[in-house]
Amino acid sequence: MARLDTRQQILDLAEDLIRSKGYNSFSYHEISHTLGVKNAAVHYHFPTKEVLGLEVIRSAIQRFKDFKEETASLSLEEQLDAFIQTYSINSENDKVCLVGAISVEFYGLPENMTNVMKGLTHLIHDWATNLLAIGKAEGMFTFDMKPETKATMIITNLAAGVQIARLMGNETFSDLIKGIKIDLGVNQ
Amino acid sequence: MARLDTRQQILDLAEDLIRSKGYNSFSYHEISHTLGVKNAAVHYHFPTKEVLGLEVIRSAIQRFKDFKEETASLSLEEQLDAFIQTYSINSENDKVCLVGAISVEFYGLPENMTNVMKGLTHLIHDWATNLLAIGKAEGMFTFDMKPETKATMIITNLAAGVQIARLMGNETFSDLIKGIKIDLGVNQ
DNA sequence: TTGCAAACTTACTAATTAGTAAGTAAGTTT
DNA sequence: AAACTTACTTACTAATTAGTAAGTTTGCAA
Repeated sequence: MARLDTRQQILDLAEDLIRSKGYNSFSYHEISHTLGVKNAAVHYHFPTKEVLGLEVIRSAIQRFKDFKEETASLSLEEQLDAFIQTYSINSENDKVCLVGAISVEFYGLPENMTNVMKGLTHLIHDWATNLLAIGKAEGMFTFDMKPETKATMIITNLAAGVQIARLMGNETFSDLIKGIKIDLGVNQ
Repeated sequence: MARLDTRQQILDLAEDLIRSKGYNSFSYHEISHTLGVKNAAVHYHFPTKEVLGLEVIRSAIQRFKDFKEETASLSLEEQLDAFIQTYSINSENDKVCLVGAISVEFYGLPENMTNVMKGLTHLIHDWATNLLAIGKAEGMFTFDMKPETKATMIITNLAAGVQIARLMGNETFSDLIKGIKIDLGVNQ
């Protein structure tokens, strides 16, 4: 029974490791040793490290699509809060987001991985842009720029926010969230 | 004559590699091969990879101190522009900043490196906080939060801005700069 | 000119890396 | 019951990794 979800455990651990130390900082041995299986078992499920890396990104894409669907019926402010909260959880768990992890190692990664990652990044950015555009039109958010620019600003705040929290502490991140909301005019 | 600056060439290349692919994505062989020296020559100047990594960070600290001194006599807006420009150059050269590079690989790096990096991060953050505090007091910048919060916001915009530019293109970064200035009230 | 130190090269080593080929045990299908 | 598939293990390999010990060359100082 532990057997059947070995694949999923490998996938989850790989994502954890990518977002803790980076793709080139962990080995198949670390995964197999941690999960109590043999090195070849990891290769059985994911023949190459590139395949494993790709699957991590693909599952993150699916997760974001699920997030979109699950939050679609919420108010814009609740949607934004749900999005921000995923980063707060990252910050508490000392994990950076995939966008940051992949982009920093960009030129040390298989091109396939960076290409698939571009898809996820645009998916997130498009979603945020749309949210902000509607929110601005409805007078819910206030900002004096294109919604895509504001989307970039918020995403970069969050992505590097969890990174800098590793160097300056978690209060830096929670403080940052307040700043984002102030600039959007959604503070109360 | 090439001999005498081998140490500096190694240091410069190491920083380039850290900021292109990450610390754990390059080897002493890559450095020695690129510079046309032998592997042991790199070890002669930097006995261990940790020492090399530390020296890269220490030289970045010195560079930032120099930047502070050199720009101290400029106006606040010019100082801010000079700071932003270093990131624009990074973006054009497809290089992330050290803060981003080190923080993403955080748990895969020697503790010595991350500790020294905390120093650089606070140095930059303190400088930006001070700049924004004075600028706000003088009515040059407009924002409705603590200057340290605004400093975090701008630094995270820039740090992740160069990262996301790798995935979404350089226009994303130049667009972001406009957004930062709009929110500071320094657009014209 | 001898001595010495800086800046290397030559020639290694031990550990770690991703990856593979061949076997096996447990279930599932026919 | 036989054949087949899934999910592994055992036992490797070739390449790469950081790191070292023992030379060698070059310029400079005493």
